[in-house]
Amino acid sequence: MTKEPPSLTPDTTVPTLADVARRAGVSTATVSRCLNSPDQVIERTRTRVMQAVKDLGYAPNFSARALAAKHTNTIGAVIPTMENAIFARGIQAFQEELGRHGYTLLVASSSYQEALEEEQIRTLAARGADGLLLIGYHRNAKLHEFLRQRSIPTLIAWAFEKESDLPAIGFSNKHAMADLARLVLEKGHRKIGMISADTGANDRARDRLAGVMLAAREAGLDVDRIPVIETTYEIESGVQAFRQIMAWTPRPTVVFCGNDVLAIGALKAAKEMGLSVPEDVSITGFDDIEIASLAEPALTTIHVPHREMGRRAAGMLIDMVTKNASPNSVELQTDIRLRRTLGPPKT
Amino acid sequence: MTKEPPSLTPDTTVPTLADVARRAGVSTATVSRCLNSPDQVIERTRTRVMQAVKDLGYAPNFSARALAAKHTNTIGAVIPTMENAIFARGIQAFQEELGRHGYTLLVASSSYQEALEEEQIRTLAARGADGLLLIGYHRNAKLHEFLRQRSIPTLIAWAFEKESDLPAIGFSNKHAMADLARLVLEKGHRKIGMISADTGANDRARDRLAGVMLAAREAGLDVDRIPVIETTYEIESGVQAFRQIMAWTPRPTVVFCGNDVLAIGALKAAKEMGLSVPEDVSITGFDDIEIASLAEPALTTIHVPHREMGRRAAGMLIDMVTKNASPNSVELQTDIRLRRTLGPPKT
DNA sequence: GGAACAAATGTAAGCGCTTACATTTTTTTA
DNA sequence: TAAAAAAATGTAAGCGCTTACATTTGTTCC
Repeated sequence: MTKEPPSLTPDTTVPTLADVARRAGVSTATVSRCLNSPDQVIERTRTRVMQAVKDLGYAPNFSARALAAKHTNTIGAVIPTMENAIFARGIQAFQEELGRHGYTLLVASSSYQEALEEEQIRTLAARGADGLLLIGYHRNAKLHEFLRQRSIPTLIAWAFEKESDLPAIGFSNKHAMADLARLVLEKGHRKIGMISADTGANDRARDRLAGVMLAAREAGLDVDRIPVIETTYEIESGVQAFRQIMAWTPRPTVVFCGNDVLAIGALKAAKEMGLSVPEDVSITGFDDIEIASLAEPALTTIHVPHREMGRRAAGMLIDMVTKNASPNSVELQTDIRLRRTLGPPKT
Repeated sequence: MTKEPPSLTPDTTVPTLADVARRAGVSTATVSRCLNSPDQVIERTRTRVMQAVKDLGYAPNFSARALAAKHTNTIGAVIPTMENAIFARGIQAFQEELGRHGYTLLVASSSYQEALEEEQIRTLAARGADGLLLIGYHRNAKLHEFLRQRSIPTLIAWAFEKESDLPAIGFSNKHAMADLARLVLEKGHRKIGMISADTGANDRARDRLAGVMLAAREAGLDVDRIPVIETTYEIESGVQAFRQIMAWTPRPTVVFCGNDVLAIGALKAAKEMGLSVPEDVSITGFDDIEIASLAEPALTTIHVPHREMGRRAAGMLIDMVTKNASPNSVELQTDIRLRRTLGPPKT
């Protein structure tokens, strides 16, 4: 017990609706109306109330409002990570569009862990999110049951599966990757490898891998002999994985990467190993994040309209929440960005 | 009016505390205790209650809890943008540490707009944030008054000013930049330029600029003739600004950039202009984001321990919230990362 | 001018939880 | 074994808002 730290105790108390009502000489109902549907109250009293609000520095208590009104004007989103530019960008657009419609966004990130994601979803639900944005399909079935019971509209983004009837906005990771792989194989590559994220709990990663395998099978390759390394979405992981995969026999002439972050790592490793890209080995990514075109050599990758996806997701979700209707899923188009890291194999 | 969309109406109703209590044959108080301080209730009834919770799929209503308990175990943070890796990274660490202590993070981003930031702060306060993390010092004074009235402990991050008595964790943007500038000037540069973010509402940007000017003055340069271009923190802005600044007479032999994003843009522009770096012009950044070392040539910049800052910020804020005490501000050390974009001026 | 209606405001009942205080049950102590 | 103390549980009063319904005030129209 030495010297006390300075106390942070308040000078004043926090004003409530009732305080405002008292000061303005009206009932709490009127104050509430002034705040929520101003046109229901006559101008004269409205200005008086607003003045009281201002004088007191009143700000409505969100929890109390949520409890009474049973909605929050809040949308929740659970993303795998904030550290990948694609989510950061998509979510930013999502938030901007939500804001335009008077909704607030609550973001949580799950670090690609299924259990954590589930917990975050429950937290967001408990916090009264009116709707939810989730990434991909892979998820415990009873979670969707939980959300249905609470009638929380949920939209899936960054993925699209024709067969599913869950509302979604995204693209087919499999088709996109297969298209790219076909193009690569047409260039004559026969020894291929893939660096993927963990496919266990990540359907996007799984689909991208499946896309490569699909194209490989079409091209008559023995898919069982294709080296696949699963790792985390970090540059350094890409470095390690690339080293490993290049030690394979036969050595790949092209390495597909599950996303651009991994591809950047692979590129870095190639340089360190003294390999020239694409002469010695071609490298491809996925996402088309900003560094992709800045890399040296620039990265061949698949462009995904992240911003558009975020923006439109917001619109869809607001519709679901307000109209209580299930929208048509939308499939977005991706396209291949052919850049310098892809070339024909050495002969 | 064509076909109705499928309705999303719930099959069931959402269980409440009272439902659980009824099913377990106890009072609501006991259920509440089971959830919040389990050791206050005897094992036998606790298991019974927990079973009821499980059977019903009960999840506590956050708003109701917040309203009754007057705290939320929630920390709010307002950052300028999610799209800059430094905040994404720092905030991720912040969140992880908060999570470890049972706190939830609410993030909002202000797009570097003062008015928006203020609004976000009020929103977070209304949502019952127990504490707040804010970036930098620049802020309407009455906002701090507002937070004090509501006794919401607030920590400032990414900046540190000795003179201020607001709790903060960060570093001196001015000193860090001045150190770098001194080093640059020692190499013989006399024609310098700076690409900065808008200094109007951004004290970090202002301090970084001040750092360059300080060192320049020490070196006897005429600071009024140093070209400074203010722009937004985007790669493309860096490109434009670099072109502009290189048209200055006399043409700079070194361009200081307010952060790495701008520097990457400058580097790109230099390449496009056929200038070689650092032979024709040196370029420096600030932050040491991941691409800085990946760029070609690698970027000389100032390394900031973003992760550490985020982690420690969480600890400090939790202390402030729980112990209701004002902590000592902490100044973190930055250090210069000398890489290839910096060289002596051409003679 | 007053009936008929519309607009503005007030009254008060919750929303689902926590917690101070009261009561009951169990354990300890002499 | 009974009184005292401690532990477990129950009772009920809010927390700060919204909103259905009731009441008052204002407007319209013949």
